[in-house]
Amino acid sequence: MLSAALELFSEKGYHNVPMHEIAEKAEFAIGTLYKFFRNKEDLYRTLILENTDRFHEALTKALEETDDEVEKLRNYVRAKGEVFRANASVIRLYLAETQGAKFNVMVGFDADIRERYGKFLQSLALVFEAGIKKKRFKRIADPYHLSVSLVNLTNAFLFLWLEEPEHHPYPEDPDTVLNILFKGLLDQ
Amino acid sequence: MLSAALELFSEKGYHNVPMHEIAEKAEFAIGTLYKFFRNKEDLYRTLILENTDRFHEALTKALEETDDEVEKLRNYVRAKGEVFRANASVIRLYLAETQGAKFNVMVGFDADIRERYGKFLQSLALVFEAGIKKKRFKRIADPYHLSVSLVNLTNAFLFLWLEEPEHHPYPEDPDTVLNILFKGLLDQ
Amino acid sequence: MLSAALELFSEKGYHNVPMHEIAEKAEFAIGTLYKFFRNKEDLYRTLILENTDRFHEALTKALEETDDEVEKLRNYVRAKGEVFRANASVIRLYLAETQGAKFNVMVGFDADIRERYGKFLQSLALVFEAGIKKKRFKRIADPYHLSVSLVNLTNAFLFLWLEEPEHHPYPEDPDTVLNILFKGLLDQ
Amino acid sequence: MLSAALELFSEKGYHNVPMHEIAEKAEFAIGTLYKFFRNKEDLYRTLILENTDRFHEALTKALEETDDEVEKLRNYVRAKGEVFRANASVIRLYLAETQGAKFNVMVGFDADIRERYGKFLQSLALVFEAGIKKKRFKRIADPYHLSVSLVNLTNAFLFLWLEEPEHHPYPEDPDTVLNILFKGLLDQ
DNA sequence: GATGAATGAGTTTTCATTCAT
DNA sequence: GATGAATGAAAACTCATTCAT
Repeated sequence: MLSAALELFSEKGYHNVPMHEIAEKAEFAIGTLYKFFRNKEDLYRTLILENTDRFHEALTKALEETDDEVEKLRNYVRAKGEVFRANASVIRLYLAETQGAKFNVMVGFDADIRERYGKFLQSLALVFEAGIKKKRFKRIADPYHLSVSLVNLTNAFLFLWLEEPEHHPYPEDPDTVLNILFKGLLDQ
Repeated sequence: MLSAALELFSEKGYHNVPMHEIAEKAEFAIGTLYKFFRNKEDLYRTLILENTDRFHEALTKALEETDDEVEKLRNYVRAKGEVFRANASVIRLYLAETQGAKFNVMVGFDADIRERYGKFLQSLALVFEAGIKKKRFKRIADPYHLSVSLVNLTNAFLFLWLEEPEHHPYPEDPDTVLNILFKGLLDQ
Repeated sequence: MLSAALELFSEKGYHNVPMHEIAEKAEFAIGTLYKFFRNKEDLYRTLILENTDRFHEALTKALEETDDEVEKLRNYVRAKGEVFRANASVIRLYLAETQGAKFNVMVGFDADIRERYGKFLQSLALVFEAGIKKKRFKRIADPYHLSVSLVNLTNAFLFLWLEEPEHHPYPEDPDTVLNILFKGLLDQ
Repeated sequence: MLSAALELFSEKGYHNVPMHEIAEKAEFAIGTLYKFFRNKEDLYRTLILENTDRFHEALTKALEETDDEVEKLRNYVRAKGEVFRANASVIRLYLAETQGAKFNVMVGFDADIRERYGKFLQSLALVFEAGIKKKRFKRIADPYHLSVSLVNLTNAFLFLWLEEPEHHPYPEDPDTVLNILFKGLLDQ
């Protein structure tokens, strides 16, 4: 049921999918849909939260698999690719919700999602902070900014992949992404 | 009239703003709205394209004001801050359209916008390429990826600012953003 | 539901009957109307086609009940009276559609109806042709013209009846109509 | 101005022609239209009445040009062809108004037109009555019915012509039409 | 007198939600 | 518990008509 909704929302967007269509695709009666979810918004929220949680769990785990900060970041980039490659149609919804589509679907409805997102940003910031303390990283920017930057950097690669999957595959080697942070651009 | 629509769309999202509300806010009758725009979509598209063009023009100009690639990037980051600070409510729409809200508003309607966006990405990629050739930059990644990365990095800072303006001001000094690219994170 | 629409359309004309009025009269919610018919035009078309088919079937049957051409015509005139007397309010719509209201309701929408009408005209023309061959009729005019003439003649009587039912009843005796064709006006 | 309206109404039908379109075609401002006609209905009514009067005048004159009843009818059929051939686009409106499109445009608005039409039917009935008295005609039917019949017969030929001008030209020789009345169909 | 921008009531249509079966 | 027919509020859009210039 949720997966029918997911596919449709991802394809057409929340406002362009009537409940009746979800019911049909899920092979349920529309009344049954309303037995499970209070309303359309509730269905959407459940959909997003469930997936968001799954993602953040996987990503958080990726950060915890090793003690080495550099490896943590590599694991994150790798895991993000895996998670989303396996859930292609969720990405749109996820990105829409986390990337300022704030206004797109429901006003102020995303508080929960953004909170979870915020928490993840914090965990990632801690990795940068720890890395800086351990002198593995240089303090080239505020750890929170670094966290936001890495998340957005990977999102950018996901976008490229979403739009032109063959032209812009999500990199197998996490360093393709990470080098943008790791290596200095300037050639002094 | 466009500015009334802009404010409402930016605040609530396209699908949550009825035409009559725009009319009311603009202090026009609803019929008058339809004298100026064929339909709701036309109003939205006009709104977006007009601003998008203005932005890209300003940003492109920023890239052309100097021959030094590093300065070009600084100018870009600075200009982006200025342009958007002055047009706070357009940003949401702009970001929504360029950042994969692809599915949110109108399916396939954003072809024009994405084309313009794509062109800008190309110009910026050329700056990186030129910088690499001149040995000002190291080839830490594909120039197009660098371009996408910088655009997303600045977007990330814009997001932070949008959500918590006092907590996360868009940096005055462009290097706050650029150092993430310029300086290598790794402390080898 | 169709009968509510029929009555209203017949009374006020297609363009002067809002959907909500049909819904009201049919004691349904307006949404229910749209469950049954895709849109207003579809409702109208269904209404017309259903009745048109019923009529033409009855009239065609009238032509087939006997082998005698004169009796065929009598049967036709009689049947037309019966059919329409029983469906008073449909006549207006039927006549409007077949009698050059071509432009009144929907441009080019009546193709189906006119085709059916055309077919009936052909069958009737065949009766005249057969009658002429068998020497029951004189060839006073082209059979197709005779067919069109008889149809219009009976329509004329229906009009008279529609407008002033007591003053101009549709004739019980079909020869009242047919004599206009049958007997020569000229007294030579 | 009237002729612009005429053309548009005839082509698309009353309800499908916005005032604004008439104004445009007539190269007047819409306000000017309303200086001349109280409202859309008034414009239409004026259009119809003016033409109806012109027609009836011409047709009545045709009946008066000779004392011979047979010739009167021939003149009528001939004149009707001439009048309408010269005013092709009026026919639709005229026929729609006289032929029970009663309900198509305005409810009960056609009183004037139908009165004029009724008057003409009476004059024509008088011709038949006189012919019968003078033994030029046989009393094959009530004179009023004969009048209605002839009018409808000619209308039928006009319809044919309207729909397929080359296939069904309006007959040059009035007897092509009149023989349907004049000669008896039955071959006894 | 002419204009045409502005109006807003009135239409068609959609779709989230309910509730009797 | 499941169903899906029925609902009607709300949206987009049109167009006859007015009136300030």
